Amino acid sequence: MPRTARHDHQVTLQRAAHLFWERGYHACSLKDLETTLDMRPGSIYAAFGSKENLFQAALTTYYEQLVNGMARVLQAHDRVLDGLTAYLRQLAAEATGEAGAGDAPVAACMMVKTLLETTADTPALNETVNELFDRIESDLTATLERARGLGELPPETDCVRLARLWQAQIMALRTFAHRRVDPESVLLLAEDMIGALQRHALKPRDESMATAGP
Amino acid sequence: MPRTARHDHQVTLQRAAHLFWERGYHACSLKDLETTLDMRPGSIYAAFGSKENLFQAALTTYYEQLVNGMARVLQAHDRVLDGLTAYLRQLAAEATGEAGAGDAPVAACMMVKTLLETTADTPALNETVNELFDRIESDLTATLERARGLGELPPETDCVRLARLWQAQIMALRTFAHRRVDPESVLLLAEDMIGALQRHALKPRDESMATAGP
DNA sequence: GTAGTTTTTGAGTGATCACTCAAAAATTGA
DNA sequence: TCAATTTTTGAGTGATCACTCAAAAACTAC
Repeated sequence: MPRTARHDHQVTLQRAAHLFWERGYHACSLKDLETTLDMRPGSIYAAFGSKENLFQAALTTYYEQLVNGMARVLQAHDRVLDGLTAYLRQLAAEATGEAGAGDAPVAACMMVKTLLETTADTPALNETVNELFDRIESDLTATLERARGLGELPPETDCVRLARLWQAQIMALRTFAHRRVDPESVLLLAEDMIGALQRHALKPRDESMATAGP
Repeated sequence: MPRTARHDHQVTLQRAAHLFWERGYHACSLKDLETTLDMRPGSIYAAFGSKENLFQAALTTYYEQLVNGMARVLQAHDRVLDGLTAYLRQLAAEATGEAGAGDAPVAACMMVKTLLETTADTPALNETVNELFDRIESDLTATLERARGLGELPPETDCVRLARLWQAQIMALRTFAHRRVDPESVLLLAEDMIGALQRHALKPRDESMATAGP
């Protein structure tokens, strides 16, 4: 009966995600999308409704790939902290290399870019990215709590705080790599982060808070 | 002889900087600027040449205020590391509070926002923000080297790497604070960063690099 | 083939974009 | 008061923005 669709929905979303990741929401026009997706405006709007909806779907696709990639690395290591350090090293390597496909690689995280770009003019996008960040934080917290249960972390470890600390390092590493810096410095920064966090995880004595004196 | 200018150049730049800081480059239209600056397009273009030039000047103004603010905190403390921890705590406090002026506060750094927003369509802005980041890195490195000379840091400390590590924490803290999170968690993250970095500065044994095993 | 259903097309919509420029307004030295 | 000089004005520029929709194309069941 019906005409078969010419484009695979998931492939289209991945292409859109990569373009939005590079350009950001505002600097990416529908003309750009038409070219990248090889679709005319009518098709795009029939499939996704609006540029904002398309971006939300693309961001969610990006998020899923991000989470899957992280889970893959974690599962490849016996201890959670080993997995996290390996993931940070992998991000550092990816952020500096992988320019093979012709177009420039994007070191920074699309979620962070979106978080910082969205303002009052795009409340739906802001809401979406905040939800996805919350999910990542919950997942990472649960992972660390599992590690604590297995004795990899001291029983008194605050896993929510540790999850945020790791998340902050990941965000910062990829943002730093977005600068025009030599690849070596990105790798070194990753190592320094790992060094600082490993000691932190082993010695979470942090009741120094609220007693900040000059 | 001439008609006196109605607007002070520096005040105009500060107003523009704050608007660009909130909205970003692409999401800030000239209509918005006309309203905020109380200037008509002709005046704006006579004074700054183009939207891109205005943004560059505004970003530089932001940078100068940032550097001055940081220097003020550092000078208020005897030891450099005390100054840096105080600065991180101050950023955490500012990012959560200070909503007094009616408009929403912007937790994230304008330089980071610009770094992540600029793409191939605005090479001049990308160049400018990269230069400013290089300057900050150099300044912070020099400050740490001075501290090392005074015996505050071990003689073998790599101050370039330590500067990048601190810079990464500052960026990450402010980016994290940009999320819809409760203020308490921002303060806690700052404390955890401080805890991790203090131990790191005291024990910079980092030849573990390149020997990453699972 | 043909009817039925869905997808794709692409010229066209009004709105808004960054930006221009000739004229008006404002200020000062004479 | 009046030139001289500079700033400000604001309607208007073409380009591009996200988006629409009636018609054409493409596919399947029969």
